Amino acid sequence: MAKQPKAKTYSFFDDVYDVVRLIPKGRATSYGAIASYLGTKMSARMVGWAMNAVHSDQSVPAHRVVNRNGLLTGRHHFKTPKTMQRLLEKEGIKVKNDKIVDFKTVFWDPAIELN
DNA sequence: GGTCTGACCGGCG
DNA sequence: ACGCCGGCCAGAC
Repeated sequence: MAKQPKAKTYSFFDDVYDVVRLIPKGRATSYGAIASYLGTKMSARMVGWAMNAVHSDQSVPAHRVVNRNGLLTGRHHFKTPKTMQRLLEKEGIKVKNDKIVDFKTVFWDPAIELN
């Protein structure tokens, strides 16, 4: 489980963190996919918000989470705008213009992979 | 305790 | 094809 700053009620934030941690190396998923897997597909924003709440937590590979276009929308929230891309490329994911190449190939859908 | 905002998504003009 | 708008929910002010 995710370490909760304020030991509060179990929220889907923790579920988000769990799913993100389960993303295999060299793969990436989208906020919407995670939201959908958690049952709140309409609230993909919350997934991004959850990331923002834990972007300082290194245990959560937030760099493997991008938007549905495979665009590294959250790269600016990392220490440096290039951190996200570098991490992805280090895992074998090619990034071009802040966008994942062959995203649908790299795409990892929790609803399917975790089934 | 009401209001604003946010790393999104899907639909419509 | 491109741009705008509404929705969804939790946290910060």
